[in-house]
Amino acid sequence: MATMVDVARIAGVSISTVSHVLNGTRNVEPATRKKVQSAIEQTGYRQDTLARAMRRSRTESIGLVVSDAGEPAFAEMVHGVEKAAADRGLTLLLANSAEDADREQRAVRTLLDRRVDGLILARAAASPDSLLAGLRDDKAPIVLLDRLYRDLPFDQVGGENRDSMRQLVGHLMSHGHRRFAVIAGDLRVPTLQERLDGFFDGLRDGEVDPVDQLVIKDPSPNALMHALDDPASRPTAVIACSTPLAVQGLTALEASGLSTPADIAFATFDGFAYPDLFSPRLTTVRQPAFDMGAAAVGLLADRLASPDSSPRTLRLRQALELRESTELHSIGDRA
Amino acid sequence: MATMVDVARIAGVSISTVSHVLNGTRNVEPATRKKVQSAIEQTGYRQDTLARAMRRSRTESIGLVVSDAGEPAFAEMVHGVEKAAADRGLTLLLANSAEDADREQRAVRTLLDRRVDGLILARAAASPDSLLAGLRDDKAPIVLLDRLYRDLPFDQVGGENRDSMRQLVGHLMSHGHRRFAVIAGDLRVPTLQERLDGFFDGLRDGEVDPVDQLVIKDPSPNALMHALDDPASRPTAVIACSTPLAVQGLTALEASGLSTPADIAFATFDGFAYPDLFSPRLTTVRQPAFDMGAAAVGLLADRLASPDSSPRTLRLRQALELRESTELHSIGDRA
DNA sequence: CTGTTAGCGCCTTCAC
DNA sequence: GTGAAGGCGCTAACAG
Repeated sequence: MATMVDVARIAGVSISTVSHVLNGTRNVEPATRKKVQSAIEQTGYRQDTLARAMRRSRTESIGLVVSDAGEPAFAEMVHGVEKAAADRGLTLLLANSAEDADREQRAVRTLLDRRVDGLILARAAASPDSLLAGLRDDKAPIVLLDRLYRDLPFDQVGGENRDSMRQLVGHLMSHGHRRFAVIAGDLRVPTLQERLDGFFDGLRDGEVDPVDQLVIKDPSPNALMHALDDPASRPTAVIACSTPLAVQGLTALEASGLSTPADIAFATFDGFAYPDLFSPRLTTVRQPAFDMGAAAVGLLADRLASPDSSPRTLRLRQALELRESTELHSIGDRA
Repeated sequence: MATMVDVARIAGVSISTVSHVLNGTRNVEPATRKKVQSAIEQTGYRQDTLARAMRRSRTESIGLVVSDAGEPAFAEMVHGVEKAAADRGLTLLLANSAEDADREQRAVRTLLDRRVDGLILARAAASPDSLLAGLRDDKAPIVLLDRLYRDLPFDQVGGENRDSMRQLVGHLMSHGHRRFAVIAGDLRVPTLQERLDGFFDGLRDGEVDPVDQLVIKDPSPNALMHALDDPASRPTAVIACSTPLAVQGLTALEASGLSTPADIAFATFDGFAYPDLFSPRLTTVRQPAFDMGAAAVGLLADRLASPDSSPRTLRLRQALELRESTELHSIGDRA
């Protein structure tokens, strides 16, 4: 592989001149520039990013850690991050944490060791506080994505989870629902806690008694299945607070022999790919995931540019996509 | 950040000793080792991967380029690659090509510039031959994943596409189907060409006339919709050769007001996440995607270890998952 | 406008 | 069993 020395020799200039034409970092006579450029062509020279990064202690790359880039919401975020990073000439290093604290820790370590200029992090559910504490020392700035933690001195990008759930509950109540099952999931995930908070907001709006409601945190479908047993006390609507939780919920419905929307209404957050091709077509609160990813890169780039500005938190609106799984108008009849 | 010099000074040894305890690359007195280790603890020293990589010209990392890590089959491959790479202590750098030749080219360039030790590549449909030609010069070995090209001097991992399609067609014929529509897609993608070849193999097995069959390469749903117009000449079974093509096919069915399996049978390759939760439940030829990813890492690691062994091609069996979309037994009646 | 030079942090021969 | 020293390829003073 040709190096700058080769190029310099062939062009008959010093290596510092080569470096400067390469980086446009100082004026150089058009004539010499030409010579250098043709020497570069001739040798097929390519800059050694490693040596360059080492010297400048900057890699022009950022890291992204998500729990699973294959899940629809995260996949979209990844796309958004990719796009925004590419637009800024940043290389993206991507790692999955598989929702596991250890793997997350390792991924962050690895990326930091590879000297990414900054890190975007959608924390795992069990992510220990120590993770972020350890990060604060590092000079690489962090942006928290999707899973936001109050009172943390980091830039953050998330969705308006609480408000979206409130709207969703309002919608369901307008269809006569008064008795819900919420598959809330692991409440250590702030996103999920926010959604649950929004649920109670919604109940309050409609002056519905929270005591009658079923909130499921258990990761197995059993709790829900049990609740579905008795047709008399059964909830009329199920709300799943994430894609994996929707899987859990649908599995329970299936096992209970219930169908949507005939027997019970169903709504979910985040949802599935191709929501109109398969049935039941699920009413879904969809994250502006692409934009969230892009925004995270924006915040990161801004912070790289001005490290001492105060941290910002962005909340993006989510879309309530109404589909047939909540569109049955017969609740009144059944009650 | 502490460097080896700091550690050496504190431990009262030379930096070469520090290097050797770090890498276990030569014997060192237990006593001195202890001193070095405690100096490391004390300073919080972390190895500088960049400097190390530059010196050794090895990064212990590999690159993976896929068209879209969000698509189910690729998502699984990514998981397989991640797992196998982690098991070998390799860092994974992931990039999406978005099925675009330019982005693919750039992704490959970027990863190579970052000095990955090797590259796993699921080529985009429009990937130019020049891409691989350019790569051959580079010393970083390449493994081709999923989309295999005959007669190329690279290690490759794919599925038994041709044979799987043949089995699928056999299954459908055993249910009475004689008239198919195959959504074949872009035949520059070898995977898709192989599947189409398998289709004709299957016809031959059943002595069915290929002339009566509809092969659709057009990426819009129109061609299929048109073919579905006339109930008399309509195919009785649709086969989609990939997930995006299944989307295209299902969209066409939807638009034509036909349903599966009542009006027409439907089968697909690769398929969707959670095939049992939504209807229609699609008969699917599923890639052993995770294993394919893991196998690719295996081949890459082997080649890294012995660069001059001759290239190997691995073909993994795929699973034919029968579901209700092909399980109607009434073809005879309708004919 | 251009060249010389001193490292960035590490690994690795070569000497002891 | 341990140290000294050169250099990987590059950038950024510092000179001219």
